[in-house]
Amino acid sequence: MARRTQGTSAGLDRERIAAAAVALVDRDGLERFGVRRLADELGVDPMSIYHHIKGKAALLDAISEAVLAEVAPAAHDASHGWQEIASRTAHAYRETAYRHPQVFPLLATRAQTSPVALAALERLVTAMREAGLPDQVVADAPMTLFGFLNGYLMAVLSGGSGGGGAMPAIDATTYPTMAALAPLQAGFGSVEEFDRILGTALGGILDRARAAGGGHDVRSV
Amino acid sequence: MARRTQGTSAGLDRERIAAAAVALVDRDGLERFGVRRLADELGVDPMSIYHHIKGKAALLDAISEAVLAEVAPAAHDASHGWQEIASRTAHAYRETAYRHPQVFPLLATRAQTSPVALAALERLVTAMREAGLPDQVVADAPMTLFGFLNGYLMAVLSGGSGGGGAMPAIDATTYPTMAALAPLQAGFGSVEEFDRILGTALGGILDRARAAGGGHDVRSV
DNA sequence: AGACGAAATCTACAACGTAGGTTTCTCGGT
DNA sequence: ACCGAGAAACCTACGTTGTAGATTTCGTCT
Repeated sequence: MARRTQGTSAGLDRERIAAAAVALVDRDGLERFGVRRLADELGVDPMSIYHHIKGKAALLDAISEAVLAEVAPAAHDASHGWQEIASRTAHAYRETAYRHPQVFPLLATRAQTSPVALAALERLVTAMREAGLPDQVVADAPMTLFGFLNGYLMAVLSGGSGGGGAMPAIDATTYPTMAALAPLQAGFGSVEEFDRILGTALGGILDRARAAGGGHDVRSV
Repeated sequence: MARRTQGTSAGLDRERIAAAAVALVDRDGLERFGVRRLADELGVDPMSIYHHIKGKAALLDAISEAVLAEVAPAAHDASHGWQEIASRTAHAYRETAYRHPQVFPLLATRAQTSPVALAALERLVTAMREAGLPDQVVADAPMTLFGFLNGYLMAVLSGGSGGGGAMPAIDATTYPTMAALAPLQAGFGSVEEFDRILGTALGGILDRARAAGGGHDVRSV
């Protein structure tokens, strides 16, 4: 119905396609996503898309790139310490993930080499180095931080888009300790939980830096 | 050719199917995996599989369950401290992941509720609690640890099954710090790297326990 | 022998990704 | 005002996928 009469330039370009693809995945999920459905959404023939994007794999790349670009860059302001930068970046990442839960698996799965991602990492490691952290600790930091972020967010977001917790009622007699701890896991997916775990990760980095006997100003914010 | 003549009981059951599925994914990858190919492999009609497993989703569940069962249970011996248990479990998990790199995305994506997984967690949290760590720290530990494990292993294993590093040559002029640190990321995917990052995570947990002023014996192995 | 439930199979369909060829629009040079 | 070139959109077609539904065959018990 909305399909263009043949030949008229429908104003298709990579950006418009990516935006529509993100919207479609947000709505119907990754499983249901496909070239044909996307074409329908755009009111366009499936094959038209191939003139701008090479194939489905490239389409998925475009989606994750577009979503990643939404991550608010953590204050370019260099006056913040590395922990501040790391925390801001992590929270921005989390918020974007929550905004596009269905897309997130793509982010966690694909190696991110886009300029935005690299620029963010560069800012972080630079700040860490200036704070005097040992080089090896700084070199490991991106993997440590984003490994944790991706794994944690994946776990949290896999629990259905609805709202029900993902914990499937633990049997108290066979797993007594876990059952006893269950109440403390009430805020599953909450910012508070995120902050606690993020704090643990950053604390671990700081701790390792101290142990390795880094530069001058290892302690403090 | 290997196809059974119709009707003979081919001795199909959930276990045999899962084993063949794992082998198939190991060989051809997740993308190429499908019900029909699996049926071919088993010398069986595609529809036969549906008599033992409800659909493709359930098939993927069976795969990840089978692989997870391979994880060597960390010494049931209760004489070890929680850090020992955590470390052993993490290494066993890593080894299984490396044995089935193509399957791993399934493990990281799906919420694990199988008895083996829960039993392992129960052992860990029990040991942590006995060591006197604060309840909230213990409650967060599984997410912290497995979040990190899944995220890190996902990143490492996504770099093609071959052996080439995943780092795509960083431009030294636009990202000077990262370029300077590149040599220190040489052993990408190595046990040493894994140990460093695992140590950071465990250190973070210990640190947080100390800060929260836990029970009696917070310090030490 | 005959009946019954479980297991394996056959048939069929809608949806998918995309290669190859054809039509139509846009636009600069004359 | 015309034309030719190149890009953008489209149509057709093929092989493959997941799986619903009906059908056949087997092993087992009476």
